This record gives sequence, structure tokens and C-alpha cells, in this order.
Amino acid sequence: MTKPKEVTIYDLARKLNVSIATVSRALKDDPVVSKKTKKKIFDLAEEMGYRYNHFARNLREQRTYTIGVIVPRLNSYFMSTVIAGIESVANNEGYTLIISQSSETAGKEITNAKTMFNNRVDGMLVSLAYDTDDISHFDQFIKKNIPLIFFDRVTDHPECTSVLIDNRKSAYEATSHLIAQGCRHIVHITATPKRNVYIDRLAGYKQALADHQLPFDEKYLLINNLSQEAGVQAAATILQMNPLPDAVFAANDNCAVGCMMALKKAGIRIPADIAFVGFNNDPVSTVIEPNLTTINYPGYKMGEMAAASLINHLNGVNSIDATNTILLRSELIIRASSQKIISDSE
Amino acid sequence: MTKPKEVTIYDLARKLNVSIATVSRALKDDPVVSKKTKKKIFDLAEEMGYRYNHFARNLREQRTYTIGVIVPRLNSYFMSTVIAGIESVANNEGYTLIISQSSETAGKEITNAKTMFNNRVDGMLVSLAYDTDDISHFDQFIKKNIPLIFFDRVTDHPECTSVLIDNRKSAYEATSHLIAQGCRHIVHITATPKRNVYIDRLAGYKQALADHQLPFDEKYLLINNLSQEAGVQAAATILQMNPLPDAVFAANDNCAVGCMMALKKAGIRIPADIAFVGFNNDPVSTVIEPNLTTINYPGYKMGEMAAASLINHLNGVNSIDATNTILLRSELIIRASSQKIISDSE
DNA sequence: AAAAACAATGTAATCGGTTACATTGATGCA
DNA sequence: TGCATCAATGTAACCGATTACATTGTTTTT
Repeated sequence: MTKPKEVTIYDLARKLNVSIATVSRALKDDPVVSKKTKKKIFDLAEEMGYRYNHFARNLREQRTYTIGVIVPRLNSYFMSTVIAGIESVANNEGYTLIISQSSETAGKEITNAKTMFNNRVDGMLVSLAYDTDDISHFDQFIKKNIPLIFFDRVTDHPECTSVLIDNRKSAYEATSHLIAQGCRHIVHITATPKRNVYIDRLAGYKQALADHQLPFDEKYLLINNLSQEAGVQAAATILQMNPLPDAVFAANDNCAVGCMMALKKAGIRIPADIAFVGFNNDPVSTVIEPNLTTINYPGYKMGEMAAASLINHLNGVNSIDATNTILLRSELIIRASSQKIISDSE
Repeated sequence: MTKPKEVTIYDLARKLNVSIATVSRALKDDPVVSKKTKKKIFDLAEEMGYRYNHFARNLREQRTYTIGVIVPRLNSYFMSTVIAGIESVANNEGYTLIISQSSETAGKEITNAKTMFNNRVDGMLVSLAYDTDDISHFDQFIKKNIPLIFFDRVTDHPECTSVLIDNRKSAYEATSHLIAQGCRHIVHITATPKRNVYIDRLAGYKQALADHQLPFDEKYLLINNLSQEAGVQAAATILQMNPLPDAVFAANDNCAVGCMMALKKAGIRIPADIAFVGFNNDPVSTVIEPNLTTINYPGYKMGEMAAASLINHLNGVNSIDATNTILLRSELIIRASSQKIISDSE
């Protein structure tokens, strides 16, 4: 029941008749300590089951070697892939992650930010919630010079780097692809245009329409929370439209899938009657029938890039300040859900 | 560029002409400090932007208020739901989480355990990787009296509590359901029987067969890693079988889905030719056609229970030692993929 | 051979809290 | 009035590292 006493550098020093300074230096492999002494110290540390006390160091160094991560949700394929990328880099560099989810609400995001701040993270990686309006809860970090990097769901901030894809271009490609398939009445389902990803995808959609002399019709713009259920509701709305649209471009795969299922149930043929394009390349896109055309983008890489930038900055290797935005490549993956014209055999 | 100096209790004490002891006590709302003094201190702390230094406390108290979480993967719907449950409880109780994934490999799990240990977590919540054989990497926690709770993928350990469902019973129900539908040649797809979840599901499957006078046929037992791709390969194996089986009970939904898709492509009708039951109630189970019959179990609740037990134990409220296992309820959700006999209309 | 240079190690202050024990002043009671 | 009691606050040791600066002994230089 009683806790076994921890071994400290004092214990090691006493046993070997050296000073704690020497032990401390030896343990961090300082070249100033002789090889012989180092070996003795390493061996004894091993033998006595010494373990490093981060808190003593943190207290002294005023650093924590901890990175705070706030994501909208963990249970999306994309986000957990990003986190895997972040983790691989962070682990490698000796940083620990504190991960929390905002559950898409600004309130939880604010709470999480406060927790991170009080835990004195050395840096922050953030992807914003749907409904976050102002980002003043991140000012505390800026004020204390704690670097902050946004990824995917970013915001324009003079002091922060962003890691993301070109959402505008991707949406442009998706929409153009539908137009090339002969679609003229294209619905766009997206979330409240607070987040860059939705603003930009909408812009890309509009641009594609404009470039092909198609009018933008407000009625074809459906705003919801992009959940699968929201997709089902969107289907109901679509079924009321007259004329029926001939394509849907949804800002994520989940919502597209919900919508497709509901439309199919209503007797709509996909892609013959309505073609579909989603966004994210979620695994579900290859389960739904017909398989969903979507935009693929590198989540793992995005996590790696964000973490690497942050850590480089923390280590003073290169400053974040110079870089404002890191854009990653994305691509349109064409599957059956959008192919009205069968061009190449599969 | 220079870091603004942090405000400490010494600064507060100096400004108010009280001792640091009084400030420290006031800040933790110790009743021994007078209300007037407390108020003064709280107000000044607020005004000066004081923030609590966890590291000083941790160093002194030899606690970290941190819980380590190791899961096989984050990007599964089930696991991220569990984590959401853990997080809600931990946050509420003032604990911080360190989350990491083993990526289903023992090697990574060992590394993660070491990291957690060196970060001096107060307690551990673990769900084991596929291929973890021995769990000696958790001995270090036991030895230091750091409580350890397993959830879902558990192991029998005299010192540890487990939180899970009755996998045997669930698998028994699933299999019995298939038998009730008239199936006689039931394939079971599962993972290496190292983890309780797979051992128990297999046992439940066998038991159901035995109770209905059906023979257990080794050929009908397919072992793989339960990924979607593995499901596709399983389909190829199934197609070689003679006679063709009339049902598949897969130990997770993902694999079932992969298998179903491949079989459908080969012209097999589901459930007419082969009925399907999965496990987990992953969202994908309602996307696949026909919708997948599966076992639903409460991930969020499981996370809550595991975290609550651990924290109660840490706070000395109730000892873990007494409780060895916490079983949660699970249920069979019948959908189209297994209904050969249409009993009730939908 | 004395001085300078250097390698190896030691001393002691510091980080910011917690808390056992000590002190102070006010109140209660005989 | 004098002593016990108690509420409120203070003093100082402690947690375990880091590191600037000091010290020691050895080697190189002239």
C-alpha cells in the first residue's frame, strides 16, 4: 500500500560519491562528463530503477514538453488519422500530447483551451469547432508567446501558421467534374459558413458554376451540420425541388451518404438521376452503393506537418513567423456515384 | 520574444503583505483562511493573471493528476466513443488525459507504456493490442501501486479491474439468431484468439452450435485481422467452400462489411444465400446494403465507468481491489442482413 | 619550472508550490 | 485578572531537477 520511494539523482550521487551536478549532466549525456563516470552512472541508474522526474525539470526549465491538441471530434476517420500523424512526430521528438475534443461547440473549445493553458502546454495544435465565432480564447496563448498552429479548420491570424489543403480548388474540381458529366442543377450541402473549409468549398463551387456559365441558385445551397441524419433531411428537401437537381456536391462524405441512402429509398437512381460527390474520402465512401466520388486529402501528412512545424519552432530550428500557410495536395477520386458518362472501363 | 514573467503566490503574498502559506491555502479554498483574506487574494490573483503551477504541486505531492490511456486505435467509432466517455469524467474530476494508440502492435504498446510510466501518470486505462502476448510491460505500474484498469480488450490480472461486456453471451445470441433463421453452416470470422473479446466470441459461437446440435467445423473458422480488406479475402475463401455456408458471424462490423461487399460482387445474395451478423454497431453497419445485424454495446458508458472507477480509487473513495470485473449490457440489433424469415414488417 | 589552458567535478541557488509546526492576538471562563 | 482555547496567519523545510560559477588536478606551453 505504501508507495515505494522514488530513486533520485541524489541517491545515485550518494552511492557513487559524486555530486548531483555530475549525475544530472551524465544522464543527459553532456560531453563534459568523462566516459567512465557516465558509464558508472548509467549502470547504477538502470540497476536502481531510477526514473527521470519531468516535473522537477519542468519547474526549473519553465517548459513542459507537452503539446495541446484540440479537435472537433475524435471519432472521425479523418481526424484520428491526423492525430496519428501528430503523435508519430511528437513521440519521436520527446513531446507528450494532451488531446481533447470540442464536440463541435465553442463552449467546450473554450474550456479545453483553458485547461491546456493551465497545463502550460508548450504549443497548441487546433482545428476549430463548427460554431466558434471569435477566437479570443486563444489570445492567452498568443500573449504568452505560446505558438499556435491551426490545421484543416483554420482561421486567419497574423501570428499563427495554418496547415490545410486548397479547399477552394478541390471544390472547384469536384463541381467541374459534375458539370463535365452533364449536370446543370447542382445542389451544394455544407455547414454554416463560419469555417474556412466551408467558405472555401462554397467559393469553389460558385466559381466552377460561374466559369461554366451556370447560374448560382440560392435554393440549391443547403446548410446543415453535415451529419448523416442531416443528409437524410437534406434528401427530403431535395425531393421537394422542382425541377429535381441532377447532382449533389456535399462538403463531407457522411452527409453525402445519409442523403444518398434516403434518396435511394425514395426511388432516385444514383448517378443516373442525381450524381454525387462528397469530401474527405472517408472509408464509408467505398461502402455506399454506388461508391462515392470524393476528395481525398492527406490527414496523416497534415498531422505530421503541423506537429513538425510546431516542434521546429519550439526548438528554435526555424521560426513559424515566416511561414503563414502550408498547403497540402488533395485530389478528386472519381467513383461510380458521379459517373453519368462511362468514359473508361473499370 | 521574451517570455513575460509568470505570477506566483510569492507575488500575490508580497502585494497583500501576507505569507505564501496563506495565499496557498486561500487558493485551494481552505476553510482555515478568513473570508476577507480569501476574497482579497482571489481578487488579486484574478487581476494579476495568476495561473496555478501544476508542476510545483506535482513535484511536491508526488502526484500528477494525469491518467494514461492506451487504445489499439483511435480511428474506430467505438474507441473514440469510449474516449469521449473517459474524457467527460476525467475533465470533471480535474484529471488530464494522455492518450496514445498502440496501432494494434505489442511493440508500440510497450513503448507507450514506458512513456506513460515516465510521465508518472496516476493511473492507467488500457485496451490491449491484437498481438500483445504477455503483459509484463504493465508490471512496472503494479509494482509502483499505480492502478490499472483494462476495458474491452482486457486480460485477467489479480490486481486489475476490467470493464467490458459479456462477449460470450453476445456471440451466443448472434449465433443463435442465425440458427433461428434456419442457418446451419455458419462461418465465424475473428482475430487471433489472444484477446478475450475474440476468445469469448468464439466460445459463444461454439456454445450456440453445440446447444443446437450443430457440429463445429474447423473449416468454418476464419482468422484474420478483421480489417475491411481481410473481409474481402475472407469472401474469397468462403466462395471456395463446398457446400457454401449459409451465414457469417464476424467479430466486427468492418470485416463483415468488406466480406459482404466482395460476396455481393461475386453474385451472392444477402441474406438469401448467406446471412450476416457483425459486432460493434459501427455506423457503417447502417450504410451497407442490406443493413447489417450487429451487437450494440455502450462505448461511452464503458469509458465513463472505467474512468470513474479509476478516479474513485485514486481519491480513495472506494478501492478497486474489491471489484474485479464490471460487466455492461449489450444487445443484438437485428437488421436486414440476417433476416431470412421476415417475421415483422418494417 | 612556472604559468596558462583545460578537463572533470563540485557548490549552491533556483523553479513554485504544500504543509507540519510555530506564533500571534482575541475571546471565554473561573 | 489570569489562564486556557482557538482562529488566523507565518516560518521554513521539502519535492528533484538544472546550471552559472567555483574548484581541483592534470597537461601543455614557454
